[in-house]
Amino acid sequence: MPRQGLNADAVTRVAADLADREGLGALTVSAVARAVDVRPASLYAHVAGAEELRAGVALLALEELADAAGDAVAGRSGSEALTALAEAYRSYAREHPGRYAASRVRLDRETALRSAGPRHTALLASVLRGYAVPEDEHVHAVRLLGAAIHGFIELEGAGSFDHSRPSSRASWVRVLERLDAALRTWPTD
Amino acid sequence: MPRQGLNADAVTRVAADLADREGLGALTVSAVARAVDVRPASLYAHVAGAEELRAGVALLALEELADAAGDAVAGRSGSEALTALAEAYRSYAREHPGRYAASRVRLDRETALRSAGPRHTALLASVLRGYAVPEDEHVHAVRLLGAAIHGFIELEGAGSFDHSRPSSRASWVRVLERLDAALRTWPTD
DNA sequence: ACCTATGCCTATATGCTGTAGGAAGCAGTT
DNA sequence: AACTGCTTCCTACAGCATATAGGCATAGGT
Repeated sequence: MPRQGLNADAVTRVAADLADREGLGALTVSAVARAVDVRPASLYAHVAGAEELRAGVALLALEELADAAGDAVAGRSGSEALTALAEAYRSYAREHPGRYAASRVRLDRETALRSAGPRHTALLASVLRGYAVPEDEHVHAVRLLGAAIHGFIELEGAGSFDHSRPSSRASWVRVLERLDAALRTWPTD
Repeated sequence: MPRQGLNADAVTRVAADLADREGLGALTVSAVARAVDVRPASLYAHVAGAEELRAGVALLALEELADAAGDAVAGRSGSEALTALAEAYRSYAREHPGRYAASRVRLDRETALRSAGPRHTALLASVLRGYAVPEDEHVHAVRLLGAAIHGFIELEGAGSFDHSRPSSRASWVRVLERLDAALRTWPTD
């Protein structure tokens, strides 16, 4: 009976890899147990259940995403920062579809607050410093960016762009240009 | 042994109501069977399984959404049409969260093509007629609108806006204004 | 009144979730 | 080296969902 030396973090990492490989829907306690060659019951010593498994992957993904986004905007400003930030999100979603999907599940209030969620808001807000968006409109601008970027990534991932030409890449570039324009010409009333 | 007089459509309608009430995750063959007071096995005469149940709700939702969106844009143009269309999506998502969530699941190629999906694309494109967006840029504009509108609804529904002020309603109005501006000032290169 | 297709049933196999209780590995102590 | 105790992993089980096979009974046509 060789031990695996598991712990909550290790289990979450395996779960995240599994979600990326097989899809978030395939993320079950049993599947993770198989991946680490252990019986399902043994995992309950490390995670409370299927729900917590998903929440763990969500928190991990939010952290990793925030790190990647932070690196991307560092040293840049204006449209350059916007493009780099958006590109970081899109790349992450392509490379880690399961993790990205997990990052979009609803977390309970407490968990959401101690997650990296606020860091994402802060990063989006930092991009706005390169634009003349009035302070009291920052929330709206952040939400616009979040909605458009996540929305695009989601539709692209769901295959909604697969049945029309041209490639989604061209649209992505244009969408970022239009978002940049929307920020540049933000009303100053 | 009283019969229920079920058929595929009736089952799908019950499934859709159940998804709205309990969430898309709670949409199972067993739960639908309970709702119509029948044994789970009996439903397999009408739907192939859990997957098809979800696909059925997705198709229903896409149809209903397209109908609502079509009514909304009828007789309007420009920013008025844009606002009405977006509002139709948002209202539907609020009133029928389960159906809306189902409409965003990935469908196989064949099913996607005979769904109301293309009607949505056509409706978004029709809104563009009120703007001076070059013909060969229409795809990009449609994708921008789709991404921003669906993205906003999704983030709002996931509670991402719950932890910051002001209300998401104010942002929604501003987002639509910015999208309108993005379309009005679309580059004509 | 009868026949037949069909609507729903029971029974069964398989898989995932989660709990309870037990055994074996690994540490530090003596 | 043996003892003690914690942790890790186990088997066993109960509950529920999916899906298939095969049977019965009822509704509707003849």
